[in-house]
Amino acid sequence: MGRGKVQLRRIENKINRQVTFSKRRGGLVKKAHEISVLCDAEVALIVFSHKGKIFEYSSDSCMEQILERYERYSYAERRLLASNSESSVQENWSLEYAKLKAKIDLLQRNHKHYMGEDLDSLNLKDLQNLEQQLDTSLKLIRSRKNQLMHESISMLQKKEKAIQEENNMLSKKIKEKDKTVGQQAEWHQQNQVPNSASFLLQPHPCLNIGGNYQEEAEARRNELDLNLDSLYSCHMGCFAT
Amino acid sequence: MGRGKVQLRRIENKINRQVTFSKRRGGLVKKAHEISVLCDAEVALIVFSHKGKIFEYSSDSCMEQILERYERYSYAERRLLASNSESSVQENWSLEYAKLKAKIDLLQRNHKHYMGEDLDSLNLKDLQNLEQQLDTSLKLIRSRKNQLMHESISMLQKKEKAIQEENNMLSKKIKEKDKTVGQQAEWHQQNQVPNSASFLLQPHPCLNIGGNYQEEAEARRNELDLNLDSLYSCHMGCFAT
DNA sequence: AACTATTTATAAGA
DNA sequence: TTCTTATAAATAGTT
Repeated sequence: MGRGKVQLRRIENKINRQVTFSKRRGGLVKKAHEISVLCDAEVALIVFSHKGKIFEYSSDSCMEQILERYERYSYAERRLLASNSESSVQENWSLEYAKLKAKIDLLQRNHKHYMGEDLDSLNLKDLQNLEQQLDTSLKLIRSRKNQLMHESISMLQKKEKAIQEENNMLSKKIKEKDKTVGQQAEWHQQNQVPNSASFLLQPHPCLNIGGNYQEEAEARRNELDLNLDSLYSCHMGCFAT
Repeated sequence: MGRGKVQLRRIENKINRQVTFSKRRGGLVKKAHEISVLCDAEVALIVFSHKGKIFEYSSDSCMEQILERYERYSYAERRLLASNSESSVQENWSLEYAKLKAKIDLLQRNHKHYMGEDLDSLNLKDLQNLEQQLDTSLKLIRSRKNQLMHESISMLQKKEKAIQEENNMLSKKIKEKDKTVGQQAEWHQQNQVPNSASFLLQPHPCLNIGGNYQEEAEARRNELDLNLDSLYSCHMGCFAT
């Protein structure tokens, strides 16, 4: 449903993915709510975005109640565990706990190596592998960074061009206004109409409009310069690192 | 969508309700699946029909994993519940457990970035920081690798020198032995002692010993060359990466 | 965030 | 239940 048919596969464009996620999440929650009302059903919906943000919907009763009900129905194993003697439950927990601790230890040790710390515990072979991995990562990261920056640059260039065109257009307009005013003044002189002081001292409304256009264009140019400045400082940072 | 517009209220006709439930359930699951694929999201959907029948959908990972993750996010609320309930021991365990799980999540997400994966979720600033960190790490790692290699090299050079000295010493010894044997032969000739065949055909025990020394030195030299070879190939690898 | 051309879902009927 | 079809609803691409 939409302008184009959609293939059922991950949307690679980040922006599109984010927009589609937002839209479809709304639709999904709406439909979940509808079925719960129309058909008197109990619905629990949990969605984690790619970035790990959580969204949830649950009909009438609270989420926890529904999940409890779910586990009563489908998690026989956990029920077995829970109904076992308390000591064994705790043993299991402490076993799991120890496992997780070990996993964290490993991850942290690993992470230290990726930070260039604690290298004494590595032999030449390990160091070589690490070096190669980091080198690869760095290349990927720099490529992604370049991509982002190029996108930024072309966006700004496009903007610059558009504003330049607007500028030209406005300049033209102003010139035309000038000409018109000149012709009017000439006409007044030729026909010897007395020039009222107020007419001369107050700028012509058309000129006023022209002035506003110019101010607006100026403001946009400044905005653009600021954007370019921040982008270039980014660049410098990039080249410095 | 359908022949008529639908009011958002419970369908009183039992048959209609059942049919609508069946149809919409399918649609809901389809949409849940679509958002999970299109937007790379994790989705869990649980539906209880009016009659208590259960239906569920979960994207890629299994339902339990998603529910665990959900509970990790909402453990603050559960802690409140836990302090009310009597079995606080187990709740404390699950709290700790959830904390560790969350920690692992974070570490793993981080690690992916260090591997140059999943970079779409980072902005320019993050990428810049990551790049700098990896660059620093890489320098430290390469410095440590160089240190290790230099140590290796000087150790091998020392070994080489020692063996060379041993070699010289052994050569000297052999020469001395040669001299002694020559003098003995001269003495035998001068004193016309009959040379027994067995004496001439079997090498002198001293010579034998000398030969063993030479073989040993040769073996050590070969070993040293091998070590140097592998070291140099390491070097080449280093320069290549 | 709004718009709209299309696709998709589905209510009603068979 | 399942198929068909007219129509409502959702939404992809665009502005």
